[in-house]
Amino acid sequence: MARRSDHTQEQLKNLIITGSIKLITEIGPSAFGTRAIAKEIGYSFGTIYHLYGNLEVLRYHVKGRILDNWYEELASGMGMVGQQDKAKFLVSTYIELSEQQRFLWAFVFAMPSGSKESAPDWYIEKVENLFSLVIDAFEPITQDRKEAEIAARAMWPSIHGICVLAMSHKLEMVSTEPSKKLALDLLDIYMAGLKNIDHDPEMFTVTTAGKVSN
Amino acid sequence: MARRSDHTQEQLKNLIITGSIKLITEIGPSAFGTRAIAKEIGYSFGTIYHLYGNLEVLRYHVKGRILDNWYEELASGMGMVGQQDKAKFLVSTYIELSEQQRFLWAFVFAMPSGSKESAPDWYIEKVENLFSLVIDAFEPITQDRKEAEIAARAMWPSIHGICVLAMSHKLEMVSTEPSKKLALDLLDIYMAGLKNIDHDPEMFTVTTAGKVSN
DNA sequence: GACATTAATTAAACAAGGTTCAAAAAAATA
DNA sequence: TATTTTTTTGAACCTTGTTTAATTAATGTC
Repeated sequence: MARRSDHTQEQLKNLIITGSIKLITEIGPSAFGTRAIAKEIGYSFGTIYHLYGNLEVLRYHVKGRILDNWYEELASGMGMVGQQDKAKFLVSTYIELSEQQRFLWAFVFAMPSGSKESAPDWYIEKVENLFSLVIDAFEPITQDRKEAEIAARAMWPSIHGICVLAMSHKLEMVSTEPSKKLALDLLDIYMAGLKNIDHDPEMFTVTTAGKVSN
Repeated sequence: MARRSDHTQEQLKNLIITGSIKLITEIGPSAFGTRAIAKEIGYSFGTIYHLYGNLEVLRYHVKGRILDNWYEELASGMGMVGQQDKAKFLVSTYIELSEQQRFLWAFVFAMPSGSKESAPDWYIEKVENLFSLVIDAFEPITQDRKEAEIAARAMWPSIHGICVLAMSHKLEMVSTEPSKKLALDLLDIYMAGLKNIDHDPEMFTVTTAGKVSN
């Protein structure tokens, strides 16, 4: 049955994306395949190719939608906590996201399999938007946008790394400590260090005697 | 031709592993496939199944060999720097590894595709060995094994996260600062924070005024 | 050495999944 | 209504992991 007027092109695209997210959530990233998605939404896989060209393009659109959802979740949550608690909130929520939406998280951050070209600009923009949330969270603490950027640039990969290793069960080996505590402790210690080094990380060195100096 | 006396079973297993590493290094993780490996070593893919059962088993053996190589590289290097410089050395070298052996690094740390069972014990042990190198590196600084473990448990995921995001080009978006500097700065600030909080991270809180207190 | 037994090696065949493409069907247009 | 355009479909192809039965080499036995 061709061109059912059931859906406009936009509705159909949306259907494909939400169907993909449903499958990934319920079964895992491996469920993201042309035939499975087509079956899920009641169209043939040819329709997916007609609208998206290939799986890789669709993958970015699905990842983009997931990032959008996370952005809303994080941004709205951040609006509900005090200025000084935003960073802690963000770290907590990021960890929770990676645990509660395990499959989606794995899907979004799976390493590009082949040595493909880089992500499309509109997708990179979505990542940047999420990142600016992190900067926003640090700004009330550092009282300075540039400082907040430095903190964000250090803390985001760090928290992300905790999620990555937690997900592949590489953290449990060494401790039974939950990743959230690990992440919050790291945040505390990092912020304490930032204050100590006092706005000039450039001049900071550790001497061979192991003492802090500058 | 069956049972060539060209290679003993051990030699053949080694050949398969080194062949795999060669392919991954030169072409990328996607080159890790039964037919490609078989062609590389001059046997048929059936031989791989005979010796390893399936690709997943071989994958762990290849990853294990790569970890072994890294362990030697890191351990021997650590023996050549002063006690207080071991952590910095480790961080630097880890970053360099992830850049210079890009494909191997991606191969080892690729997220498990399906919701497969966890890694075999002998593989987990290899990861633990690498991790204890990290603890060793922090021990001269913290002067205490437990403290060193805490630092290692925080810094390893952090550095790892920097590599992960650097690899998927998500760091460049925000800064052109090389990951190595980012990582070393993080290490410095974290160590400064650790000293400041002074052996009791549990009691540490950030007040709503953003000042450090306990 | 001839024969039987065991082990290694191979590739045909199958399964699954991405992709191409030409035909079919519906909608839009004339 | 007839023609053109746009959707939709699924057969067919390709690649890749896996199973398996046949083939061949080594080993053991007499």
